[in-house]
Amino acid sequence: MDAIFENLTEAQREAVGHIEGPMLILAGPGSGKTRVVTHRIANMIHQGVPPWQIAALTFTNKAADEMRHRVDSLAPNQPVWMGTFHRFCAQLLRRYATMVGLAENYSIYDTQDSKQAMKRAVMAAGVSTTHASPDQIASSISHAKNRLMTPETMQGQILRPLDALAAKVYPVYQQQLLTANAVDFDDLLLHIANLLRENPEIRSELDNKYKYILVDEYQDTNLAQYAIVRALSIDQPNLAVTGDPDQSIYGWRGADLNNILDFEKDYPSVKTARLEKNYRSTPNILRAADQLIRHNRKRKAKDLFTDHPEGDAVVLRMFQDGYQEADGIADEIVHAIAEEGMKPSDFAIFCRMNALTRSLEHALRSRSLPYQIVNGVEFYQRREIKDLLAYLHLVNNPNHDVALMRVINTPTRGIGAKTVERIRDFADYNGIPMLEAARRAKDIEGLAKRAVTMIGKFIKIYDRLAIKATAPLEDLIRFLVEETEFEAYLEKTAVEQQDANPMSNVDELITAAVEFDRQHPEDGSLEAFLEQVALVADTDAIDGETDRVTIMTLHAAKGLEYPRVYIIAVEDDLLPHKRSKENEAQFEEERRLLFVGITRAKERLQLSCCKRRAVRGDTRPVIPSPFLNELPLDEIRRIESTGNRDWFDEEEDYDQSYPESWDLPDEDGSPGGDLDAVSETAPVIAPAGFEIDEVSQLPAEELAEVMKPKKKKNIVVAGLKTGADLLTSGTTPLMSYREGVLVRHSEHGEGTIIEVTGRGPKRTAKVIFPDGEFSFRLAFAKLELV
DNA sequence: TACTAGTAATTTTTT
DNA sequence: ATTACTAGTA
Repeated sequence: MDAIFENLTEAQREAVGHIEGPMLILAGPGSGKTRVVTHRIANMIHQGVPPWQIAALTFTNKAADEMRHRVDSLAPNQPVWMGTFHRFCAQLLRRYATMVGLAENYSIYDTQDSKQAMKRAVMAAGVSTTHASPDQIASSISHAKNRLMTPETMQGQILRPLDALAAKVYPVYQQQLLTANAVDFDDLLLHIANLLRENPEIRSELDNKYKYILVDEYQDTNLAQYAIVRALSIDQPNLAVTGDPDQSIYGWRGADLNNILDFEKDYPSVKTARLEKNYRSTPNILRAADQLIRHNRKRKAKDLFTDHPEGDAVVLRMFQDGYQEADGIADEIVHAIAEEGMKPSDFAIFCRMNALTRSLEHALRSRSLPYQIVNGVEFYQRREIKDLLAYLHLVNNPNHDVALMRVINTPTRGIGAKTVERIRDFADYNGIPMLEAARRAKDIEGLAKRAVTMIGKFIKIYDRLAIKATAPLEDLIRFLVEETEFEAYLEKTAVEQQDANPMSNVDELITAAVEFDRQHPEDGSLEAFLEQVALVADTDAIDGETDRVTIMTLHAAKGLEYPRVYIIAVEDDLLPHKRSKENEAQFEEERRLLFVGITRAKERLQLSCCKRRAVRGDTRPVIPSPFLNELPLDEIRRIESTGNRDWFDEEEDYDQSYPESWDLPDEDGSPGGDLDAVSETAPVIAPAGFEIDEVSQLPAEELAEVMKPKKKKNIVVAGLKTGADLLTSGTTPLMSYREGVLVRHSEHGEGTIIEVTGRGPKRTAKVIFPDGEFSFRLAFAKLELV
């Protein structure tokens, strides 16, 4: 009991002690919010609140797991419901599926699935895609769903042209989902919100079941989530929400900042706790965050303060290009590990887009730094995994048309596009699922005899699988692999992709399934497993245990903290993103995004930008982010890197097609003077206020030696490419490629370099192989030294 | 029908 | 640069 209130500030104690009635916890970054929330739950239980009456809703499984873990240490094994909004709704929907026209074994379409479904719906609705792509229509419908609009209400509105088109597709799409006994992500929320609105008895029953509701990251809730929470807090208005308006970064997904800004209006009796003291960052970092976020107009003023000692100045660094940026950061990390006793997991690198992680990956890998990319090629997105999962989906829900289309000819069994199309039309015409249509192949007009036979073969396989639906997951999957001769199929396709062991992912899926079976011995395993798979996010795979540098998007970074943080590509049109400039709300959200990134840092922070950056193949000049002007530049250490990279060593002149200088922000925010040209021979002159990069450019190989992992164990985490995994395929410094050097290419075999031209990312080698002469961009080509 | 090669489109962020 | 889709060929 004492432990619960120990070491808390007055504001924290107040929040922890609160039990009945609505409460708003405004928690700035690093203010110990999770601590407050978990202690509060523990306190409630101590005070006699039955744990099963408490539900804590989060946005990510990761946040829920963390919460569960910490509550467990205070009050072990309490049946408090903790999980994401989507999971909460998915479980309710299992129970009430029939109320919304679904069966309880309904499937959850992931983004790819719903995209497929959307294309089909667009076609069926007879809407032309010349003015709006299926993607745009999908996002319009998604937005409508987030705002609780049904097909009927959407059609009743005056709309932009795009939305008007979407409104035509919406009912068709929704009907197809219903026929397929499926929902998309938005539907999980929408169905439950509608259910609660239309069925007062159910609403009241659930309201009383979940007497105490807690919502994390309330600033990210959309209207559907708002409605759900609201509906469950009428008879029992014990709703506690935590959040920080300054960290709202999901507006594009329909999050409505007003939900938190107006909370006090919605619940007049609310008790508000403000957690402003920061326990995470140095004053230097906080001042940067504070100065930046002050520029937002739509916000509640808030002070950020801390007891921590000053620490190091925030660094703003300018690189020549993205490759140098990646190398510079990687070198610095290597250096800090070798010299300052840091470890890889102390570092995180954030970026605006996933596409920016590529050069980082390369840089870290070539220094043997272990790393994880939160997002990369997600495990469950891999083709072979999606194939197998599609079979499982179809076993679980024979109406799952998207899954059927995926597997009916995978592995190829002579059922081509035309045949599938005929089945689909037949299904659409009769309003039946495609599997049903396939069973009636004989009735389908225009189907060749051969096709009918092939379909029959597929149906036979399917039926054999379906019998095993209730078998343990492992048996089911193994049977599936066998029955479909999946291994042979994989081997065939793997050859051209030179995938060493194509079955390894399949084995991992089986491992995951076994693990799931073990943890969930009682529930109908297949359905629950598929639900779990559908609702895991990339961020859930973040691995805090193993010692690795973490690379992720700014969005994924929320809620995390690291001693040293790098934010790359703080550049105009990227952060703020080009597409955010249409309106001020979006622009301010970009600012909040940077705010979130900055406030993740505990000790040190570096923001960086480049003079030019490779986008989609070619390199273009870049303007630094206007947000940089909003930082306290007088106390920030500005460094310009000289471009002293290995590939510049050999070439004296720099590619003159790029501007050699640009305007830097001056300390007063006015445009500054030009930078002097950077070249190998001329001394580098730093612009006013910039130091020349003094970080040593130790030879990478030397550092790599220091960095060699002590014990090299190959930890495989689902969905993650780790540095360790990739060590074996280590890369070669570009300068090793010279004229006369022998190389090996996966397709052409061995060859000799006859010419090397260009520099930097454009450095190109001409190689003569037995089968002819080819040119490769060294930064990208897979050329091994012989 | 399966496979290949070539072209078009594409990237912001995620449950 | 990578991916997704299309058209042409075996």
